[in-house]
Amino acid sequence: MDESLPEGTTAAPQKGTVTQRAIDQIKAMIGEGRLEPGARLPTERDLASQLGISRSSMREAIRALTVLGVLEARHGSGIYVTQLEAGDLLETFGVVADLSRGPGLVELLEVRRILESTATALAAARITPDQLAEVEKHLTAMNATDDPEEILSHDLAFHRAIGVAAGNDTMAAILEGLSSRTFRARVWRGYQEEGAFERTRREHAAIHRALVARDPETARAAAAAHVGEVEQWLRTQLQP
Amino acid sequence: MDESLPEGTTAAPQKGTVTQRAIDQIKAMIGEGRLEPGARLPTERDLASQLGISRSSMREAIRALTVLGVLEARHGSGIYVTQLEAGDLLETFGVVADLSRGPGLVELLEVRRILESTATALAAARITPDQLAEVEKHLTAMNATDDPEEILSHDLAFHRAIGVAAGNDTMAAILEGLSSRTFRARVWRGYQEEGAFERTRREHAAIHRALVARDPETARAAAAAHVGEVEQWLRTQLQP
DNA sequence: ACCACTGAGGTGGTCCGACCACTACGCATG
DNA sequence: CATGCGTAGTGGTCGGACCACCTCAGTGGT
Repeated sequence: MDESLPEGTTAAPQKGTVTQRAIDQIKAMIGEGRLEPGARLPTERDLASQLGISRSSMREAIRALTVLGVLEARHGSGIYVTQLEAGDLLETFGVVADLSRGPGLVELLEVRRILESTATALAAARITPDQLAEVEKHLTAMNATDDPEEILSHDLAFHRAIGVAAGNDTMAAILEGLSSRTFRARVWRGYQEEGAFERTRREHAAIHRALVARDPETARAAAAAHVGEVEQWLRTQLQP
Repeated sequence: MDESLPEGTTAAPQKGTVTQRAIDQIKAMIGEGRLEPGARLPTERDLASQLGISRSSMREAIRALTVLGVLEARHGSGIYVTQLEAGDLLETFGVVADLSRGPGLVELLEVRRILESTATALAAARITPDQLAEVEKHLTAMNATDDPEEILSHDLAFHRAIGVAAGNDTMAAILEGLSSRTFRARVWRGYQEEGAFERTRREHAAIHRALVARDPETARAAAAAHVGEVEQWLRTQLQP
């Protein structure tokens, strides 16, 4: 595409659509620090006139930045810049997991295996007593019920707690997206029908033991095996 | 054929905004397979009347799904579903890298270190002669010039070629986002001013040697060290 | 002096209708 | 048969109108 990025910060020649230009300009304002996280933007009407476009086009631009987690519109109040933290910006990652299929699912699970194993290893080294208690809470709750829906909830919370304990919010947010509810539900529907409940419980117990022992390498192996089990099963499902 | 959503997890008769509902409905259509990748959607006007909303609101919904890489609007032709591949859906990942700052940058680089090292290890085991030639091409081109802009280009292409050789398109797409042009340019501006050119060249050479030797473990270590160097430098920059 | 209520103004949310810019495809033309 | 052109249909843009909601100053009571 076009290359030159001179000093002209707001230099926006006749690019693509008017709306796309507005998106880039607002994004640039934030990138250059002219709009701090949490700041309130001018009204839609003012923004539109400032950039010389109609309110309709400006609204499309705002909507685009809203779904990306960059802006937040509060009805009756105004438009605000989000905190631009990992959780805000990576929320869209869930869409990828929800709409991927076929080979893409396996690749996604492979990425999760890599990140989850590392995150679990980090957690083993850094986890605090409070965080460990949180992990244990979901572990026992998971083992105390037979309702698949509830198991899934605590399963997600179990791994989420570990992700938080790893101390890298960005990684935790990515893992959160890779483990979105619909994604897991879709994959597990068939997997757990093959009596994988018990195996899952054993694997979770192994991860927990490694965390208690503060043994990063064992934790890494246990987490990799845990995700790898599902990954391998899914791989066979795509080989009819 | 629409209206009431039968039993469901989020049984909410009247959700949020009309536009958000339209976004969810279109997303659901794709998720349920009612819209195949590459398929053409009805016109904006038809879609709007089908869902009982105005064309303006429908356009906002379409715009939202467009920036997410789910839909693609072609002026004068129609609206189409993308191929829903990794590259389409993960394009938004670059926005995260562009707008993150402070501690988030280090976390992002940590994620990249984990994924890049694994990808490089996989590449060492799987890379083909053609792919290896591609890697070498950018390596030599990178060493043959002093233009920072050109070096950056070949640097990106160098790692991109390795990511492709790893055989996981999803991981390659994520790494592509984590290494977006503006992201790298921002971080390297200061880094390379401290005479890190030579060190970067040595690290790239080490990665290349490991690929030629088809030694995954050495490749993993070399890649981790390479990214880790930048990561550590950036970490010190945030401790004033 | 304090607090609860109320009203008006401002904001985002939705809708409508018109026109423009571009593409696609069939028809007339050579 | 190949070429060119015109038309119908599509997304893109615009302006205005009205609605739903939040905010806060002003009011009235205690």
